[in-house]
Amino acid sequence: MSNLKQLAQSLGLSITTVSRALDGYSDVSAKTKARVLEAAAKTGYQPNVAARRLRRQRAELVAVTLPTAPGHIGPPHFLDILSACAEHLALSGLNLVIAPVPRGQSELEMCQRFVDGQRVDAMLLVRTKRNDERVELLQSRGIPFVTLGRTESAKPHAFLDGDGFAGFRDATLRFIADGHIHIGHVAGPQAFSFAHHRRMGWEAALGQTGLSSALLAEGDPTEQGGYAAAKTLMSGSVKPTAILCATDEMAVGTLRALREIASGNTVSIIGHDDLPMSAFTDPPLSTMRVTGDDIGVRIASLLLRAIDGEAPEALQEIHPVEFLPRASHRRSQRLAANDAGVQADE
Amino acid sequence: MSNLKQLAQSLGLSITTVSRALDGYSDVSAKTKARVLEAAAKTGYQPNVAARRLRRQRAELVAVTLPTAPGHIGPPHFLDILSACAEHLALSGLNLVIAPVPRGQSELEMCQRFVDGQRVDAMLLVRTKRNDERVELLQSRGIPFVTLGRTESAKPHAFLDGDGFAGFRDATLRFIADGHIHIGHVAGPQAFSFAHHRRMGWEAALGQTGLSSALLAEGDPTEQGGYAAAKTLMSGSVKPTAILCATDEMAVGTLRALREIASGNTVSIIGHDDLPMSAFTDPPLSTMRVTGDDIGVRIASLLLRAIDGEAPEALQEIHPVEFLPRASHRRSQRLAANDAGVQADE
DNA sequence: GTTGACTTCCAAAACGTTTCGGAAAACTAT
DNA sequence: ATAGTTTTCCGAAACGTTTTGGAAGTCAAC
Repeated sequence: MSNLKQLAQSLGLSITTVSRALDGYSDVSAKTKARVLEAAAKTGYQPNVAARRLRRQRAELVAVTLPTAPGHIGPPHFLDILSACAEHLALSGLNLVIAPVPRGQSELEMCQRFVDGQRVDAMLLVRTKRNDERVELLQSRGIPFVTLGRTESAKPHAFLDGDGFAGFRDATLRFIADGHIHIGHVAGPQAFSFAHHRRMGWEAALGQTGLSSALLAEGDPTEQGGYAAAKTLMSGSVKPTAILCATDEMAVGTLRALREIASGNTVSIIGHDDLPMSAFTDPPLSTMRVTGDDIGVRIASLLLRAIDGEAPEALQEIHPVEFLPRASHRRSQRLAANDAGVQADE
Repeated sequence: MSNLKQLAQSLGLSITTVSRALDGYSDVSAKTKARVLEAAAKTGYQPNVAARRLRRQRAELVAVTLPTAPGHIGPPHFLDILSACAEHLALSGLNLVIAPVPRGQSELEMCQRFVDGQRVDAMLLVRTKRNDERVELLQSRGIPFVTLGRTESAKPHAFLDGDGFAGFRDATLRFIADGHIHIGHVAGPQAFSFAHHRRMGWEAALGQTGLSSALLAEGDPTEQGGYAAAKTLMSGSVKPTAILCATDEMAVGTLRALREIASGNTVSIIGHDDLPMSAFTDPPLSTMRVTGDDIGVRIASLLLRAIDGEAPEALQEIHPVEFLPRASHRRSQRLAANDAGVQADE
C-alpha cells in the first residue's frame, strides 16, 4: 500500500534518495540512510514488485512447471529438492515458483507463456524426456535453464542428473554376485530420460555377464504401473528371482504384485529414490539415492550461474548413486540359504 | 521481446487501438481487430506481465506457501488438489504459484512479503493451525484468502474442510460395532486443525459409548511419527485391538510398528487421505477421503468468489468424509472369527 | 576568492501496459 | 444542408520503481 512517494514525502526527501538509500548506494549520507531505513521498517514498506520488474527488466523469478499425470503428480521427492532449491535461490533474491500444469494445457505451452511473457529469468525442467521439446523451446529463446536429468539434445545445455546407469548396472551386478540368473526390470516409460538410463544400466550388466535381458516390463512410474508391470513379468514362462524397479513407487506396486503370487515373496527387489515410505514397506525396501543431500542447492547454484551467462557446457553435473541396503534385496537369499546352504556375504 | 509499440507501428495503428483490440473492446472495428489479432499471433506477442500488473494493480496471481517440515514436505495429496485448483483458476486468467518456504524463513514472513509487495490477489493456506497467525495477518491486511481446514479464529474467514470429526467418530463407532473395546488413536500434532478435529471425533465416539479414550499417542504427521506413536501405544499395559491413524502416512508407520510386535498383525487399522500408496500396503489400508473428486475446483471457486469480494461467511464449506474399506480395518475380526466364532457382518 | 574535488541530493526519463476523455469520420434523421 | 448519433480511433496520463546525468553545497588547497 505504501509506496516510495509517500515514504519520501514523509521524510522530506526525494524519491530518488529514498530509493538509493534502500538499495544501499554510497551517495547518500549515513544519517539520512539510517533515517530512511528506520522509516521503511516502521511503515513496513515493501517495494511494488511489478514496478520494480518493469523497470529492471528482470522477473526475479525462476519457474518450474510440475507435470501432473492424471491422478498422480510427480514423485514426492521432487518437492524436497525444490524446497532446498528455493531456499538457496532466495539468498540471491530470486523466487522459485512451482506452476502445476492444468490438464488442458501442455507443459510446452506453459513454458512458452512463461518465457514470452518475460515472467521468468530462468526455468527449471523436471521429468526430462530424452527428446524434450521444452529444451528446444528454451534454447531457441535463449532463456537460461537447467534440467533435472540429461537429454539427448544435440546442443549442450545445463543439467544435473544422477548416474542411474551406473546405479542400476551395479545393482544388477550385485544381484548376479548373489547368484541370481533371472533378473527382471520393471521399467518406466522409456521416453523419460531417467527411465532410459536406468534400463540401460540394467541391460549393460546383463550384457557384460552374458545373461538375458528378456525379463523387461514397462509401466507408468506409479504404484499401479509397477503393479501391472510386475504381474506381466511374473506371468511369463521364465520368472525372475530378482527385480530392479525404476522407482520406489513402482517397487511398492511390485511388492504387492508379488504378494499375490505364489512364492512371490522369495523375489528380491531394489528400487530407486529412497522415498520416506520405502523404509516402512514389508519388507523394507532396498533402494538407491543420488548422493549428496544438497541436490536442491546444487541446482540452485547451476541456475544462478546460468543466469549469469556461464556456458552450458560448464554447467553439467552427474552425481553418483548410492545403494541403501534394507531387506528387500535379499529375499531369495534367505530362502536359498535354507534350501542350498548358500552363504550370505554381507 | 516484442511489445505493443512495435506491434502498433507495424500495423500503422496507435498503441491504444491495438491494446483494445487484443482485449476485445467493442470500439474497434471488426476488420482492424482481425488484423491486429493476426499480427499478434504471427509475431507471438505476449503482453509484458509486469507492465500489465503495474497498470492494472492486480497480480493475477494466487499463492500458496508450502510448509516444508525438515525432511518431509506436506502430504502428497495436497499437490493433486493444488493441481486441479490451478487448472480452474487458469480459466479466469489467474496463475497459482506454489512457494516452498525456505528453512530460515517462517511461513508468516513469506505471507507478509507476498501481500505487502502486492504480489498476489489472494492466498491459499494449507496445513492450517487451530490458531493460525497467517489468518490474522491476512485478515488485518484485507487480502482475500481461503484456508484448507477450519481455524478457531473469532473473525469468520473462507475455508474448505473435510468433516474429519464425523469421519473419525463414525470409524470409531464402526470399530465398536465390530466388538472392539480398546481403540487407540495415533494422532497428529494437535495444533493442526485437521489433527484436532479427527481426534475429537474419535473421543466423541468413545465418550458416547462409555469407552476409554486413554489410548492416545501423538506424533509428527509422517511415517516416522506414526511409527513412534504406535510403538508407545503398544507398549502400554492395556493394548489397543484397533487403531485410528490421523493420516495414511502415519498409518504406514503404524503398520510397520505392529509388524515388529508380537501379535501386532491382529490389530485393525484405519487411516485418512487415500494416498496412492495406501492401496498397496500389506494389508491394503482401509482409509477415508473427503468426498467429491473436485476439491481443488471447489477451492478455486471459493478463491474467485473471495476475490470478487463475497463475504467470508458465505464461503465456508465442510465436505463429508467417506470410508474406503480395504483389508486393514478387519484384521482382528478375522482372527476373532476363528477364535470365538464372531461373525462378520459385511 | 577562485579552483577543483568530493559529498549529498534530486528532476526527469524510462520500463510497457491500460484507460480516460475526447476527436474525427461516417451515418441518420430532420 | 444541419444537427444529432454512432462508430472508430487516438493522445496523454497513470501505475511505482530504478537510473541517468547533473546540480547544489562543502571543504581543502593555492
